[in-house]
Amino acid sequence: MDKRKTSLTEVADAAGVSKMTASRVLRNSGRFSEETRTRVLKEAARLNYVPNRLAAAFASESASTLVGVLVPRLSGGLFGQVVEAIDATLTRLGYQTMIGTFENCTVQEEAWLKSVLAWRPAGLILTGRAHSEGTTAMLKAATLPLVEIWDLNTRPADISVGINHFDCGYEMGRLFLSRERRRIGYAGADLSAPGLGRSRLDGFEQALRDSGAGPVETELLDDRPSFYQGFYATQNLLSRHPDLDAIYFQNDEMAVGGMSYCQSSGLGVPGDIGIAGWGGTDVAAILERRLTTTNISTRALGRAAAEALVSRIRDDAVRDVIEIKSHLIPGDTL
Amino acid sequence: MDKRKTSLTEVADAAGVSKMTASRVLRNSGRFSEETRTRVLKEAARLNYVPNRLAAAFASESASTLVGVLVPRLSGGLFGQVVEAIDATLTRLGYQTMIGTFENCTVQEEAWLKSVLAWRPAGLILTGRAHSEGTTAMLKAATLPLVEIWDLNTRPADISVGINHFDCGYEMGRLFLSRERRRIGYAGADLSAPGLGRSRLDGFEQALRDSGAGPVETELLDDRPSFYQGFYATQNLLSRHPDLDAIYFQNDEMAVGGMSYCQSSGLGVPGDIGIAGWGGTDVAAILERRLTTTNISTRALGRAAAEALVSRIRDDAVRDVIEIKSHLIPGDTL
DNA sequence: GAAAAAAATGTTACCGGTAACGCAAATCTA
DNA sequence: TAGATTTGCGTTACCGGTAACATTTTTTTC
Repeated sequence: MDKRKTSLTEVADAAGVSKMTASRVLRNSGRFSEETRTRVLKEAARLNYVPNRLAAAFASESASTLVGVLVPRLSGGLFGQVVEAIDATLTRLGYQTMIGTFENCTVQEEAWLKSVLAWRPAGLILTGRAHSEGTTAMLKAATLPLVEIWDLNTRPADISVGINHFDCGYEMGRLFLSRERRRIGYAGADLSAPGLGRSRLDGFEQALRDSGAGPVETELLDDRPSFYQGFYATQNLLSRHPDLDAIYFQNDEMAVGGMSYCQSSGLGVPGDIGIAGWGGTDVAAILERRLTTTNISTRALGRAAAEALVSRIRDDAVRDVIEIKSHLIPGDTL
Repeated sequence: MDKRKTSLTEVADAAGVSKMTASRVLRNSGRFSEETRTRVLKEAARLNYVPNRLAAAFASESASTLVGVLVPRLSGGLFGQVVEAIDATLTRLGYQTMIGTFENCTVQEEAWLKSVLAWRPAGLILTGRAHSEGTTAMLKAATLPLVEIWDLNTRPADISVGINHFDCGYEMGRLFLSRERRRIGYAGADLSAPGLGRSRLDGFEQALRDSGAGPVETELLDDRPSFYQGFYATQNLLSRHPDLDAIYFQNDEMAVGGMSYCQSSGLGVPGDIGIAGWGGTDVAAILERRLTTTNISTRALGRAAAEALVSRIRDDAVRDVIEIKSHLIPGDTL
């Protein structure tokens, strides 16, 4: 059996036109009559024609429908949701995604970028705004539509779709103060990549400073911000500073881990110690009390990023700084 | 500025050989002298040459380094981990992944397959073994290396890498019996795709039947198997059958949700009611007691699937049925 | 040391689309 | 109704690699 697919030429022949005309019809790029259109489409359908994207993208850079998407990870955390939303939106708009993870490691980021650029994508969605020198150089040389997500950047390389982490932190800082918390800790992980989480802590500290509150005791573990890291970070923090009356966690998973540690060591929440997370995940639903946190609309973020990218690819007008609003959930653990 | 990348011809010219020779060197396909090799590689490095995979894959089907990967979802559950492992392994072996999600919907599966085949991938990794007619037809027509993951299939279309869900269920059923549980419920969700979770229930029921135990009361919700679904499924089950003394959940997230419901309605676990999950995720760590569940090595599964696929692509010998062992965790909730 | 075999390299054609341009027919304009 | 413009379609060349085959150079063999 012949495993070759039907080609454009065959469709064109069947419809009695040149393959260029067939191409125009199938891409709907004008310059053909209504009659020709129906005939070509009918033949394409009849022959079960599937365009060879490889050939199309190869023939003309501008015909690529490939988009590279890079996030720190897919499992755990919020990125899985973000990627799902990006993918769904891009699929709807006729694009194909090439998804990769880099674990906040610039070396992996660079390697991924290199191999993705070899496929001549139409655009890129990267996480974070800090890149290695090599990455920056490649991006510059490629001059591709580029959306940087997660961390809002008011002076983006191209387009930034993200959350104002500084504000999240600041707002949470004010909530800590209004709840009379004064001896405060912060527990994070995975901060190797500057900008991811870091500015949240900055905002948090700023809020405290603005009210003359003391310094924040921080505990940063070098691992992904998971339940376990939250547990251990809390243990470390409390053994160093047993008098802490509240801890701000990098995310909800860590906060739940911290909660778990407090429970196991007989500390009441929020009586003895206040706890707050960030992100707003399902996990928190497990707790008896509603977790104090900041809700992020990951779906909206992913969708906005994808739509912005496509607009840029198509040369439509787009705002280059798109902020995704977050919502403080006061909850019952602070 | 010229945004074109350096091409193979330029590298060849610089090295003073024909582009065919340069191509051979860069693909390491033999038939060149050591001296030529070093010269070509040096020039390629100097000119910062990045091969155009598009052109390569286009010129020869067999040169494609693209692999399509389809899973139900990326957020929540275990698939994020599986995909991470697949992606890491394929990247290491020199392949590029095109990842998609289909939410256990055959229509989406078919649409995804169609658009991925347009990129002429070297192979595919799909989840589950039940496909729509259209999907089966396309797969047959394409005659691609194919790995079906998750659900072990002893008579696979090509290669199956998965878990024996029936055995998982059977083993758990025996544990239920050994703990003197007799009035048993099952809570699942998202079972629209036959084979995903279904055979676990079959195995579970079989174990009970083999010992003459009564029927299993099942509650199947039509949504993704999440914490909330576990909570509500438990509520429904217990309102219909208040005398249940144990519930088996489709996964750990649901089990934790069920746990949460029991807590909130004053039922002691495992005193009043026993609870068991499946999958072995971090979430369960939150509980004070260790959750009774079955641990799955998602990383091993992803890695094995990727390696099997590459072996098949390269025409190396591979077993076509690869079982990933699971481990029953007796825990303290049953 | 000549013929045969093997190794290294080159030549040509082609993959399946798209851009750029050319040209005839249909339509519009004055 | 002649000339200008628009519309519809075709022709040609090309994207950057790779397969298949041809050719040259080197090595081996007897």
